[in-house]
Amino acid sequence: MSDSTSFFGDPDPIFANKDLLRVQHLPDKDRIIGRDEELTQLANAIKDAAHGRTPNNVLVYGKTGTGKSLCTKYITNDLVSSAEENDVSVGVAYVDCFQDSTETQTVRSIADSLNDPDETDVKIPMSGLSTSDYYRRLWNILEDRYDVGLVILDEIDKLDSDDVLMQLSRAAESGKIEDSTLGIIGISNKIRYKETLNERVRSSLSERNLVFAPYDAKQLGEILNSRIDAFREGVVEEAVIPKIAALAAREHGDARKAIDILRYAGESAYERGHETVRETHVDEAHEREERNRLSELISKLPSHSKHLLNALALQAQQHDDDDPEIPTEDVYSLYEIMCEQEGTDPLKNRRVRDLLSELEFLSVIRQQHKGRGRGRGAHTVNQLVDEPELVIKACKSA
DNA sequence: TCTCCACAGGAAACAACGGTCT
DNA sequence: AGACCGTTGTTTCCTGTGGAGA
Repeated sequence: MSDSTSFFGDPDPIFANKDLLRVQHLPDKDRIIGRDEELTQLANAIKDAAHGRTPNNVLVYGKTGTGKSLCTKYITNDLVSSAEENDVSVGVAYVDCFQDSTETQTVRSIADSLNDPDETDVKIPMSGLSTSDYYRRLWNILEDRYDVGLVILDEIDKLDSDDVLMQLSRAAESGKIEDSTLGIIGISNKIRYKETLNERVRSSLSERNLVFAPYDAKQLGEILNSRIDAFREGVVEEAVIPKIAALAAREHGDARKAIDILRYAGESAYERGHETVRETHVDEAHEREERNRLSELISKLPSHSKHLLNALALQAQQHDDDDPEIPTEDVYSLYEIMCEQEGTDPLKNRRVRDLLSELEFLSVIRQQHKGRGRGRGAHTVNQLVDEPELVIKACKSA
């Protein structure tokens, strides 16, 4: 599986084990860097679970790439094994709430990851059940298999209602489960997330709060160094890692992005046939990391959103101004023409307004509301965030 | 300072879909 | 087989409002 040999079977001159630079890669404990205190706090908060008692519910905050999910996964793994020594069975369910954002999807996902059909004789179908059915099955599974259930809700702020949180936090007191107990670890990158919750849920969910600060340059450097085994020995020049670390610390403190840049730098060196990864490759890699984000984002957009974006970009390009403001009605009429040419039915105005505000949410465009005076109504103008040429190119290639 | 209306955007309803349950 | 479920994408309906011009 590793990319250590090239297409032609020759050994890769740059990478020894590229997997170490994949985001999904879960490092060993000695590779988790600069998070000792957070790990300890987290462990303290949930340690009761190891003895079969109800753990504290925890809210973990911190920007992206600060190691929240990583540490949570690590510590819960650890908990499961130390609980085993006490003859306590702990089940951990990890849910990415960005993917499973509705109440039903979340319960389903939790039930599914705690379940073992052979053991419980319960099936968790992908769909078709009512929400309450999924809950019923989840409670059964919990009672059947575990003393303690730990639910990790990653990107908890993406949840579209508090209902799951309500149900989960009240499961024991409302008698839904009797022999088992349940703990929740919520992970969010919005520091104000707690304020959006209703009072009941808030108090029970945030018994403990933890904040992960962005990594500083020193820690980023250590993190990158710990992945140096991804490269062949001596391939990465000395200045490279400090440079990436400084860059990433200045901009965001995001370890994930820093690792991406390191990988891109390696790829740059490889493509140019250089034998070592140099500082110049870092600059290229940095640019590449940014450009990739845009085209990746656009390629994942539904086709009508792409058409709209394309229409907006074309109009921005024709405009004399540098950063022109295009009214929604203009975008819409060009979009209609483009759909006609393609032979697809255009969406109605109302829907288009929704799609445009989604694009704004994704920071691909900027919107501004303006009034037009007596008898002329109010309207919205749209601006591109990136260069029109870049956007058009990305729309075409996608 | 006040007026006025086209558009923004919330709410609800609908349709299609892919699934389960009895 | 037919009732039922949740999700997604869309349309229809409707109210609230920004701000240029009177």
